Order: sequence, then C-alpha cells, then structure tokens
Amino acid sequence: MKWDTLEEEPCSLARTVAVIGDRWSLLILRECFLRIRRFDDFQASLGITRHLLADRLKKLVRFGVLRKIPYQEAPKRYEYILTQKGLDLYPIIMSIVHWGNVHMVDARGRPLLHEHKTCGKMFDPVMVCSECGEPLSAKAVHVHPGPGARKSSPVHASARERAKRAAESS
Amino acid sequence: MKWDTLEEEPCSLARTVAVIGDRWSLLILRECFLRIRRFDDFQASLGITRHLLADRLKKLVRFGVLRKIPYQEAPKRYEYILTQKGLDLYPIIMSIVHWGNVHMVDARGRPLLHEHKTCGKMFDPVMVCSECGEPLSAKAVHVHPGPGARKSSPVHASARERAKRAAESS
DNA sequence: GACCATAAGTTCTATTTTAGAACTGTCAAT
DNA sequence: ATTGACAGTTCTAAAATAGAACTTATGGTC
Repeated sequence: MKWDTLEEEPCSLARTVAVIGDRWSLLILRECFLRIRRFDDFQASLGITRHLLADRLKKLVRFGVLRKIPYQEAPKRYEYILTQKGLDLYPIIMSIVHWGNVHMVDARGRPLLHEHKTCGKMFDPVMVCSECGEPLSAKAVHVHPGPGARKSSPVHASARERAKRAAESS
Repeated sequence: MKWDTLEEEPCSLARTVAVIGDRWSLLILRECFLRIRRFDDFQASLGITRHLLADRLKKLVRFGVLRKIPYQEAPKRYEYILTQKGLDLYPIIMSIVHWGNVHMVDARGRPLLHEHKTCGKMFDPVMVCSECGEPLSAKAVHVHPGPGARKSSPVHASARERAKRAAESS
C-alpha cells in the first residue's frame, strides 16, 4: 500500500491511521499531552532519532495536529503545541492508555493514575453513547453505510457470501 | 528503539503501541470488527502482502488479541476471531473512527454511520469520567505517578526545569 | 488419472524506511 | 576564542516492507 494515499480512503479509521498510525506519532503525542514542546526535549525523552523526529513533527504540523509557535527570535526557535484538532485526539490517547492499564500492566501496577479535576476523583475513561449515555460495546452497535461510503463493500466478495450463507442458515 | 522492548516500558500507552502501533494492525482489527475472519479475506480486502499479514496475525495471536479457531480438518484451516482482550479494543477503534469523522472527512461526508441497538439511534461515541459521568477533556485531567511508575520522571531534565521556572514565575 | 480451484501460508529479491552517529548554523554566555 | 544550547540536516548500515512466485494439502471436474 502507498501510505500517502491512505488519507484519501473512504474510511475514517484509515484516514486517522494516516496521521497517527505509525510507531512514533502516538509516543510524540503522549509527550505533547505531558507538556513537552521542544525538539531536544522530545528527542531526549523518547530516544527517537533526530532525523525521524524532524520528519514526524513535520507530518503532524502538515496534518494540523501540531502548530509551530516561535518562542524566541535570533536564532528563530519554535515550540510545537497541540491545536484543537490535536487536543481532540485526547479520547484516543486515553482509551489506549486505559486498555494498557487493563491488559498490559505488570505486577507493579499502573505507571500513571488520572484525577478528574471536575469531580476530584481518580477515574477511568468510559466510552458511552452520545444519545442515551449507556456504555458502548461492539455487539450493541450496528454499522450503516454513510453518504461518503464507497460503492462496493469493503468486504471481499467470498467473505460476503459466507456471511450471507451463515445469516440464512441461522 | 528496539520495538520488542516497548511492551516492557513503564507506560501503558507505550505497551499498547507495542500491540497496535504499526500501520497494519489497526486496519486488520477494523476488519475483525467487521466480521472478517480468514486469511485470504483479510488479504483481499486490505491489499496487505501475504507475508506481512501472516506476521501481524501471528503477533496479534501472541498478544492474546486474536485466537485461532479451527473450522475444518484435512487440511487444517483456522479462523481468526477476537478474544475478550481484542473486543476490549473497541473504544480505541471507535475513538479513532470518530476523530476521523470529525477531522478527516471530505465533502461527501462520513463513510459509515453507527446505530446503537440499545437505544435505536445513530450516535457518536463520547468519553466520560467513570466517577462523575462528565465528558472528559485533557485540561480537566491531572496525572499522578502510580505504583508502576519509573523512579525518574519521563520528562527530560531541562524541560522539567523550564516547567518549574514557569510555575514559579506565575 | 490429469488438471484446476481453494486455502493458508512461505520464500525470494528489490525497494523503502529506520537506526545511529556525526555534522551544520546561529546565537549567548564565559 | 571557546564553549554550550538548540534545531535541525546529512551520511551509511541495518531492518522492515512490497510484490510476486512458490508450497502443501485436499476436493471436484473432465
């Protein structure tokens, strides 16, 4: 696959993967949410090569997730800060962290705890339905093609047929 | 960085990135949630090379996200289905899809719409606090070191000092 | 019995990406 | 004049990926 065409796929997941779907971007964004803003600080705290860091920051700026803000003239120096589009990635980051908390912790326990300033308590993120407020599970969701759907199904024909037969026989 | 050590980092995000943080894994998992289960079907609907698909499926099985279930003997054939650990990735998938819906759609609109069977309405996913039920934003969350935290801060010293000076001067 | 199709991989080479280290340019402070 | 901070760029070697062909096992067709 050509990764520069992924962002044009008729799939919101694929388009988001074009932005954050490599090994470094999510780690860089984690640092952004932890208030890291400068090139050398990203480099030192992540151990990423400078080459790749420059490349990824450029990509995140191009996608409008980060913005370069000058913090000094002579020599020109910039900080990388999250745009609103970048801040909106927070639910993705939090759901990833939460899955890691549940399924990937070792005996020592969670590396980080999260306090909700609004209510003052330690919390976990929960994903709910915008309409009824109930927690979401994969089985309770049905998918419909939207206005931007591709004509042919993304599902391979033979798989479609098998699914159809299975539905008929049930 | 050696990617095989990422899963041992004292960071739940890094450990999850070890599982899903490459370009193909999330796309493979999208297919799983759309009921794709067989090798050739993954291959045909994604256009991934067979080599890489075999590799990624093996990795997802190793991490306990997918399970191989035999569906025929002679010759032995398997289907790949989501385990509970895999099903628990649903909030990550949904938050990624939602971000793409909001920030990456073109003029034609969303490729997919989601209906919540429980309430019967089209919905968007919302991330809320488990304790008070309020929607979460990055600014309303404060991070504390947990029992599994590393001794030294993940934040580079010079950045820490800058943050300290900034806090004192405010 | 020879031939083709299905399915789930494996093997091969060529290309692309990444790692790791060194280097560049600009300015401030000593 | 020298050193250090900062934000990159440039280089080569190593690793990952793409793309296509091949393998193994079985069942059905001519």
